[in-house]
Amino acid sequence: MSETIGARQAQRHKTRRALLDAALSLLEEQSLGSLGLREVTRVAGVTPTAFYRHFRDTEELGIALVDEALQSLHATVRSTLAASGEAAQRIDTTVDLMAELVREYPAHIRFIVRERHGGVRRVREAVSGQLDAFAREVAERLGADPLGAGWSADDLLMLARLYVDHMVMTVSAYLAAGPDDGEWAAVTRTARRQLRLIHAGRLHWPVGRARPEPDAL
Amino acid sequence: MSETIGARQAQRHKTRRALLDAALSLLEEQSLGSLGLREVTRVAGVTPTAFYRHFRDTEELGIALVDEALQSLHATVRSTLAASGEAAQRIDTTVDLMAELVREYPAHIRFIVRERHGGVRRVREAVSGQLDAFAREVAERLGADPLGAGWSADDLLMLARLYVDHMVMTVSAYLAAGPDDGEWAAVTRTARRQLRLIHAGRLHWPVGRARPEPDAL
DNA sequence: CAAAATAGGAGACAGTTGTGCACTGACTGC
DNA sequence: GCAGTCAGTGCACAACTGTCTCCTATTTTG
Repeated sequence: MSETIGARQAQRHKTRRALLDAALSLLEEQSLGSLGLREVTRVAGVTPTAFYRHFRDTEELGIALVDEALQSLHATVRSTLAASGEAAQRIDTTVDLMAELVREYPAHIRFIVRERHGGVRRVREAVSGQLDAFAREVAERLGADPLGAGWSADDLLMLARLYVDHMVMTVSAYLAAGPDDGEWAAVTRTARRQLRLIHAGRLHWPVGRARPEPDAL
Repeated sequence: MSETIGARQAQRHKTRRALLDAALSLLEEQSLGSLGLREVTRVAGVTPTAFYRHFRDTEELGIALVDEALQSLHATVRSTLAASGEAAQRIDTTVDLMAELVREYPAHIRFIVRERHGGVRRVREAVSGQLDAFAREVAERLGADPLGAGWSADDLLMLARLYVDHMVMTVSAYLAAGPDDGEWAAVTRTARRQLRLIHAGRLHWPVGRARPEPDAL
């Protein structure tokens, strides 16, 4: 019924995936700049020339990986942030989500964290761009929250950036911790309390001014 | 009189510096993992063989760079953090210090930020280790502050980590901003306000204790 | 002042890299 | 059902890499 599949495109997509997966696994122990085209094809089980049918060079492959990683991540995080409830609960849920993401897509997340400040300009810019867009979205959501009433757009973005950066630091900490250790639990504890502290600051912002809050302390 | 430097050691030290500087300049546009031994010696103006007289491989050179970068940075930051005064003023001074560091040692700082999550394990661990030690020192200082009275050691470290991570994010933002732009000023503004917000949270910590939430779920 | 020490250089080695070219064989639209 | 498309192969090439062994020139030392 649907001609959308096509045995040809199926094969094409399959080797493309093989290339992406090969790169992803190799990138667990090196960075994109040192990733060789041949190296990738060797692991993927295809010849070097086949690589060119999909990507001009490893840089372009990297950009594809950025899109892939941040797209799925974006969707997941967005749906979770949309949940409402009490602040403390939302903080816990968010941190748990980070942990789950790291457990489920370690390679993707490691790649993003690594290449965010990595040596390949265009990939770095791609990551920064997506993270900026994400921060803007978070800012918008913060503005919709009753707590964000009266905040300037600038302040909202400032806070959103803090949250996003903290998110990256947290997933990075999870990655550094072995999955078995109690180190993992320590990361959770620290991340939660840091978010609670930031939240406390948020309740008393701007610093000098009194908040329209029924004496929250 | 003969205990002076010695012409031989002087020459040795000179080419060692040349190697480090060459690497540092090359690392502005790539990461350590892709840094070639020959590449470094070419820029340094020596032969590949001379490299071995100083470092076993580029990894070892990287570790030397970590020490060099974080040692001077550590000293500078420590002296500035030691200054006392009003909180708002100290925040401004700290952020100004970050800006100054980036302006003065851009290559060193870029290297640290990049290799913190980079592809070379031992270098990554070296950076993390130094940053952890730095965080512990900050925690100790926070504990000495009257504001830190009554905080658990765990909470102090949690806050110190937040500060150190924020510091790294800030210098990274400065690096990404062109030195001429008004972007630079924007980074300063954002960093200051983020620190003020964290400071506000610090004043109201711990959060939930003996404090009735308005409408718990 | 001669002999030992040593920072650095010359050249060569095998291995790897990215990329071009001609080719094959399966799929697909007409 | 046939001709064209195209994903993937095989092979070759020059360039580059890390590392080896010898060699040179200058400093140090007894």
